[in-house]
Amino acid sequence: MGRAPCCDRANVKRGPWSPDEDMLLRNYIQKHGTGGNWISLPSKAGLRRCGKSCRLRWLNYLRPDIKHGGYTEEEDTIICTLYKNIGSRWSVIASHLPGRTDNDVKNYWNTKLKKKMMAIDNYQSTSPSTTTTTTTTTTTKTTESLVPYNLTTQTSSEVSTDSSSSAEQHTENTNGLNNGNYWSGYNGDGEVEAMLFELGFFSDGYDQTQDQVMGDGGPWLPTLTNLWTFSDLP
DNA sequence: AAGTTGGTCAACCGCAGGTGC
DNA sequence: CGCACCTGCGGTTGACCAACT
Repeated sequence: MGRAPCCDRANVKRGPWSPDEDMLLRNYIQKHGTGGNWISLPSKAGLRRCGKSCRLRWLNYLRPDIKHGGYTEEEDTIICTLYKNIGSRWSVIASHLPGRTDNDVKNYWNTKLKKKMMAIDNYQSTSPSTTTTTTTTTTTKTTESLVPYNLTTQTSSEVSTDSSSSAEQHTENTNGLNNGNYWSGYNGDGEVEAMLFELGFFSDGYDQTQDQVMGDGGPWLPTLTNLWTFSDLP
């Protein structure tokens, strides 16, 4: 016997949400919150929807702080960097992009960024001048291996050169975007932030002892200081 | 103008993990 | 400990629209 469905599919509405349904859900949550129970929320809010559907609609669309579209190059870079290092953990990636949802990031990756990354990979594999790797030091961060030219980046000496234990695992090709294994040990949110710090994402610092970004305390948006940009592609 | 193709994105599905009893 | 319930997550689907033929 299979798992019981979360709701009676015959008696719930499916498909696109109407403005009226949006209003009902928004009004209810603004007045009462979710109450920690999505299953009972639809009936309380006067909606003929599955609780999961309500949750999804709220989280991905109705929440007041949601941003849609208009991804910045910084956000592109963060997404690609994290994807390369932690894979398709969209909720983790989205948690580092204020106002973005996992669904939004996932869609954006699948429809746009994935193609850009493939274009980069293709260009790198066909361009003999782009095979350079870092050989002078095992801890220097560089973008040489990723972006063939016109880098909008700091020199390798300007970026993080600390000798954390993780950094010692470097052998070559230390750019996070192009190293599928190096950061594999970084899994938790704090570790992701540490990873981004290592890659030079923070202009104002990351306190590894406190496991937090040094800043104003709000949702952080890292300032890119040493990363390539897609506009540099041919 | 009509049909086809491809891109985008909201929404659904099923599973895994957490929690309370 | 085992079970049931609930939430959260990632993968996938399908409707819609614009560009193209």
